[in-house]
Order: sequence, then structure tokens, then C-alpha cells
Amino acid sequence: MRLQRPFFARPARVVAQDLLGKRLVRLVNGRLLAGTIVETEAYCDSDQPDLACHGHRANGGKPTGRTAVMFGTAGFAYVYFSYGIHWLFNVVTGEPGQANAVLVRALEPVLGLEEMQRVRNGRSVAQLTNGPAKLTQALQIDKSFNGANLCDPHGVLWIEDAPPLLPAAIGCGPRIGLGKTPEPWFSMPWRYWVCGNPFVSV
DNA sequence: AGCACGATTAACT
DNA sequence: GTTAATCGTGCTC
Repeated sequence: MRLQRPFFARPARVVAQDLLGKRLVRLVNGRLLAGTIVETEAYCDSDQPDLACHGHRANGGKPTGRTAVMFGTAGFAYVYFSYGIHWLFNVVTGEPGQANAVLVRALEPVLGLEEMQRVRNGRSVAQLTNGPAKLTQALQIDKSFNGANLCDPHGVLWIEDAPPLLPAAIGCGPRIGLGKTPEPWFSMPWRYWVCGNPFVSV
């Protein structure tokens, strides 16, 4: 069944780890595209401000046009446009009024591999969804999904529940691509992945 | 109104 | 290892 609001309405780091092993599903033209989440990153915990997070970097930590959804209700999609080319998919977490979100960085393809390969220019299965902008392309997620309700029973994008992983199967380390974000946030180990999974991003 | 830059990727040398 | 692609957003003037 589709994960519901209470699952998402928890601190970003908790949700980030719990999302590993769940399945991100997209319905397009009557076809299901799906992949198991194998890598995530947490941004902005309520208890400690996170300078790497868009919600804290811009406008002194107050909502802006782009970051408004992050400050909203958990279980909605925050889709962000980067480098003039790529869309990155996040899930809003925590309480309303806080800029908490989890970036989905990699999937293991499960359903609709041919369709994914078609929109990914015929790339090999190994390179279909092993990066944050690759998976949005494969699942055809763009700005029209910014603010989408992932808990809507009739929605075309949602996350399917699955048994939790053993803690020992979860690896963690610093987040990727933070650029000039100052310490200590630059080195905070808020990136999580499924140990040994070949679809974790490079 | 203008400008610098980014939670990346792919194609180079 | 290096770099072009490419544009919305937020900040400064």
C-alpha cells in the first residue's frame, strides 16, 4: 500500500533511512514504472539548522517561491531544477513550518525498464536510475510534480510500503555536491544507502 | 534589470 | 581529470 502522511511526518533523517528498501512508483500512460529506493539524503532537521538546505540558505531561513513546498505538509513532493538541466526529486518531511526534506538519490529499477531505457537514450540498466537526476528522467518527473501529494490514492506518483531493512544493511556518509556549504554541515553524515547495492550513485 | 551560481550528467582528453 | 550544457532563483544595484 501507499505510504501515508504519518510515515513522512517525522524528522528527515529518520524518514531518509526508513525510505531505503521502499518502492517509488510512477503511473504514466497506463504503465507502471518503479524502482526500489537505495540511496537518500536528509536536509534540514528541526533540531539543528542545516546550511546545506535550500530552506535555510535562501531568504534567511524563510520560505521563498522555490522553497515554499519544503515548509509545507509532509508527504508532498519538492521538485527542484538544477544546473539549468536537471530535476531533483525530494519528499517533504517533518512538521509544517519547518524546511525538512529527503532527496532521493538512486533507485534499483524494478518495473518498466524498457520504457525507462527509451527515455534514457538506451542507456544500460545499470545507469538507468543511479543518480538523482537520472531517476527523475527515467520516471518522467519534472516541475509539474512540484507540490504533488504523494499520499493521494488516485495520484500517479507515490511510494509503496515494504518491510524495513536491518540497520546493519544501511551505510551512511557525507552528502554529495554541497559545493561551498560551510562546516560542520558539509561533513554531516546525512547520506544513506543500501550497503553493497550496485545502483547507488557514483 | 542584471548577475552569479547550483543537492548533476555526459562527453571529452 | 576536466568541462560544457543551460536556466530558474534569489540577491544586488
